[in-house]
Amino acid sequence: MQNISKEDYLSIIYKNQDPGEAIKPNIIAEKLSVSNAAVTDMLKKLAKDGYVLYQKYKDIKLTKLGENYAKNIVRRHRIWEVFLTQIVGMPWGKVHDEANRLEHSSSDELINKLEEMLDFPEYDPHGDPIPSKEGKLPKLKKHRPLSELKEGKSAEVVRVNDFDEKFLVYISGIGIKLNENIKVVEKRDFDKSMEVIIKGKHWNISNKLAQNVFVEVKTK
Amino acid sequence: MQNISKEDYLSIIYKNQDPGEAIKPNIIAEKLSVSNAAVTDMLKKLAKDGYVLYQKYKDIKLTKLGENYAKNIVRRHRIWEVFLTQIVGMPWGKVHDEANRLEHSSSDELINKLEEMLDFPEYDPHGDPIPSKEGKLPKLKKHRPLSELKEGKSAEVVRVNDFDEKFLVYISGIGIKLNENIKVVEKRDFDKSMEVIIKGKHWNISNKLAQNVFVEVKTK
DNA sequence: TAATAAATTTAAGCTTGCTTAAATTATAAA
DNA sequence: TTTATAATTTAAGCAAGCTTAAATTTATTA
Repeated sequence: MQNISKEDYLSIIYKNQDPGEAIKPNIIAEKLSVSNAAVTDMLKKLAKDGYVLYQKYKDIKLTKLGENYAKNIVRRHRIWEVFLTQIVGMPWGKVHDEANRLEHSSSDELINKLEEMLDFPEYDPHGDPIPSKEGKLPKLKKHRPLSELKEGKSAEVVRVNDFDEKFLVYISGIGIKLNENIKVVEKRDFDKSMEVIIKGKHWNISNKLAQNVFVEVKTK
Repeated sequence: MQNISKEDYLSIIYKNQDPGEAIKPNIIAEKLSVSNAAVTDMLKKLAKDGYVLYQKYKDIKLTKLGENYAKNIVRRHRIWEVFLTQIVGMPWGKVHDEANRLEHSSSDELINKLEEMLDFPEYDPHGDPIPSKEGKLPKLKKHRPLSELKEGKSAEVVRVNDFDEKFLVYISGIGIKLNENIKVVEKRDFDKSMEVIIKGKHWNISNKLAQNVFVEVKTK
């Protein structure tokens, strides 16, 4: 294929395909910062090349070919993220953009070597699963948004959305990271914000923030 | 800038600027596998952007801006090559292509971290000098093509051209690598081929090959 | 259900980096 | 120094991936 743009489209479609409902051109346009017209254009090309099933005004679906391709890009991205975090020591907020570029420029051979060097990680630094060489995904951890955690309960961070660099920098600033424990002290109805305790410190966090941090209640 | 093609042009111009004579559009076209017309086109754009000095039919020269930019791309390329060889353990013949892609996709920050991790290498795996963050080059080793070495003399490999993957695979197959000793046993006038000894084994090598391996006579 | 709003597609056009073919200029050979 | 050859540039055109504006379809809401 050899094409950064097409890879970006496939990867976005893959990452946003909810089991329930299909992704809208709308969303793709927004995530890629292009016009809706550009998305229509590209979808036709991807359909012609056999990567997506597309009929106008209908749901968009990846073909098996498209899904495999997309999964491999996601794999590359996430392995680079682990590498950049663990080996290079790059700050959390910066790995996403760097990986976004590197994912298009590395051979499978290099990715496989990096994976080995990292001892076959199953999740990236944000808790997202890394597809194996064969396209297998590690089993999903049960998780739900922190925003749904009840007052008085505590849970462990298992995944965070990496949709925005500033968000990542901010949450790591208040101590949110994978496997960290968070306790909800108080929830406020009027704006759905909440007070939480992280490493003994109290913080006020917005509902928007809490919706992008996913936790698992540990029962021991 | 954010542009793979432009970076390729600048890098080629930089690497081929002989102190004596200036690089010809001709050569650029050949190295990049594009038409001469494409080169003319791009030179105009690079001139407009302030990276090269260009007047038609005249010599091409990099401006200070262009040279700095080019040097940084070369730096990225060579640091990736060291990384791929030393850390990833990728075979000699493959690192060039991989680095050719990665050089356009990595931030200066990442390159600096890799450089540190590699303990500030001065030369890449082919013996080419790596510009420092500040654009300084390590001092050049005195070297000349193996093809000029006289019968009966021996010398150490200090650099090889990395113009072709198959060439690299071949020479590493017969044991040619940096710091390896080579002795010329016999030179043949009619085709300028020569017989050499590398690690005790005899090999016949062509003049073309010998022109692309550079050696330094060690006097001890 | 009809009216309005939102999403999607079409159409026309732009820039980039290329191509081939023809014209021009430089270089080498006789 | 003329002539032939090689290098370079110009011209016209193409595909990719965008854009904006207008047209069409779908979704929402009164």
